[in-house]
Amino acid sequence: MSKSLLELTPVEAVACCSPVTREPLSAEAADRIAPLLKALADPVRLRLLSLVASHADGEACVCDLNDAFDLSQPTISHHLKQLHEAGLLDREKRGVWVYYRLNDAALGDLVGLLGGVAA
Amino acid sequence: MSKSLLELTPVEAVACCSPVTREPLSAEAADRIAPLLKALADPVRLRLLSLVASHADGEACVCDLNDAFDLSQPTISHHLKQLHEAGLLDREKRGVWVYYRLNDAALGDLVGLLGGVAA
DNA sequence: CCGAGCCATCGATACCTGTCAATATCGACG
DNA sequence: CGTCGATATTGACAGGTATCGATGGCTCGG
Repeated sequence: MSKSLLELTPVEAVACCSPVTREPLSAEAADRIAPLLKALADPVRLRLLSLVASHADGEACVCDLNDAFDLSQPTISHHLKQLHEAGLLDREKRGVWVYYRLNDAALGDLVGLLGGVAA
Repeated sequence: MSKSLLELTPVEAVACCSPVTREPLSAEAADRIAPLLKALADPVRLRLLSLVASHADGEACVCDLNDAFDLSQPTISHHLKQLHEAGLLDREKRGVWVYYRLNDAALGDLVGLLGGVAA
């Protein structure tokens, strides 16, 4: 841990800590991790992430995602942005279309941080 | 899955689904799981959970938790209530004091649901 | 270079949430 | 009983967020 916690992106911060059940989380670490969980803590975003992750080739076009919900296109775009900014989804533009892909490491690290129990 | 998803508590709902990365989450499942994540998605609640889980004997008195934060007692009580109602913390009153304890199964199931990646 | 389609951003609005001070509740102990 | 200490509940307020319609920037095909 060479960099201060305060310099890390949310995703980076998750990879550097013991499971929350092992030792008390510092205030700084909690401030870094909470936004990641907040990004996940919405039914629409949970389904978006799940759709992207389980989609063929591991990526999904926004056009596909829009159709899966009874929500406006800006709303879906807004949720995707949150997941992207949290580091959970990677974004790639190819031609006219934009594809989102799950960041395996980010979700994996988050699970590791919470998962001291399952072990 | 004999009961409808709509009849389950948040904690119960988590134990019944494939990892979110394996197949698309239904809207009903997402509606059930999101509140659990929402309960975790706050820096104060993350630290509270961590403090309780890592405390000696696996339980912590509210009086100890209050001292760990620069927040009013009602605020801490409010956060503990959210964690308790989500099913993540169990509550037991002994004499004048109230003790909170981590619900291992709840957190474990949640991790399992998100953890299709780490495998 | 112009129109069409995909996606993001903006501005507005209604709702949710974190926080506190004040107050209630509930046991224990004189 | 009456008080005191530990928690919970209530009411109020500021800030955050989910949603939409309107609009703007891009890229491709003609």
